[in-house]
Amino acid sequence: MSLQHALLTSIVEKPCSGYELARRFDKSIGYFWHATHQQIYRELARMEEQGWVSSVEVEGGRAGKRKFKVLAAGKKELRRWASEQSEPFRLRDEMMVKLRADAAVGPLGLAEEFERRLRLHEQELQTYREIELRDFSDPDMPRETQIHYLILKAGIAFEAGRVQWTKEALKMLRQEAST
Amino acid sequence: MSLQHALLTSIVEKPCSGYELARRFDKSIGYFWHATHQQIYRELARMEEQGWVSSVEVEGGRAGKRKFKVLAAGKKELRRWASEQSEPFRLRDEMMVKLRADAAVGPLGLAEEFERRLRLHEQELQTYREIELRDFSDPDMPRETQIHYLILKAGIAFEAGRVQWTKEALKMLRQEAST
DNA sequence: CCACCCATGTAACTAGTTACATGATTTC
DNA sequence: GAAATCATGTAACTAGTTACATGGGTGG
Repeated sequence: MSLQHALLTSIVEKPCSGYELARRFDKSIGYFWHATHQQIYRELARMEEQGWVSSVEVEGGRAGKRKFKVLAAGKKELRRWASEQSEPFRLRDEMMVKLRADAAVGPLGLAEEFERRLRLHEQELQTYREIELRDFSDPDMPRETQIHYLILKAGIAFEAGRVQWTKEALKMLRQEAST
Repeated sequence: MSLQHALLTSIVEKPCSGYELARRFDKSIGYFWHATHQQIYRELARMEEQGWVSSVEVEGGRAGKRKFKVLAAGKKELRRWASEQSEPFRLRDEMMVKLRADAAVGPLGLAEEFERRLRLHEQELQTYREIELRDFSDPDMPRETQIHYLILKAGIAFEAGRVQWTKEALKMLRQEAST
């Protein structure tokens, strides 16, 4: 299971509460590993049991707020996991199934949904490009920043590919709608 | 849930047994919607209960072999689902987490794994290109074939992007290994 | 004082994975 | 006659989602 490792990574980067973790996750690792807050709290509890992380009540914060940090055993586990082989992730895209369904049972009017998606992907791509300009303009980057940039570039390439492909799909879908 | 719809689509394309479905799935829809045979049998049973598909024992085949076909209610459901909005799928890529972990806790020796992946992606890309040559060379394609080609092109673009990005990642990882 | 955000969780369900089990038929 | 493949499934577990629940603090 890798959610635990994704959480470990995020806490190593910056110790925090479960709530903060859930919000930060959305904005960083969440781009390529999504989790809900319920899952996060569950895994935090498990990892604390396993001795990978520990938490202390935050004095002066809201009641019950706990700050988590990664213990030595957690770091060791993170290193162990990172050096393991892993399978490339699988795509899981409903739109492809819908396209095949359209091919099999006749036109299903998918163009509208593709247009909606095109706008979404273009917006996402723009967001990424803005981050690129804001955070990675300086050509002289330390190792850590280089890696973060590399990850962003994967996201940019992926979204750019999606945008381009979606346009192509729309061209096809519109073409036949007019005949 | 979309596994059911993916299965409906596949059975609409060609009625078959659960076993055949599982194998065919791997080679077609499975590229963007994976499922194990256990899941497939479970969903087939559910869909039969719901009246979306029906099965008949195959005479002359192996004992117990059943052939499934999609009923009118199943086709109706497929159409209903296809016209629904759906969320773009999320990436879920362990390698990105590992890269971030590497940035946070120091070099983890990920280059080897990236090289392995590069070979895998290049191989996959070549497989796709061979299918492209074999099945989609004729420029005069009927609608159904155009859609299948469109789906393949998404796969090609995606794998090509992965290959390129993996090379870039390797360049970075090797660069620092030599210093 | 009301709405919103912070901060925690539980419970129930659905989907996906892994391990096990069984027996028939074809191929060497 | 042994091994591989066809063909079906059950059981147990793990991961992910959805719905619900609670209460404190802050800003208008």
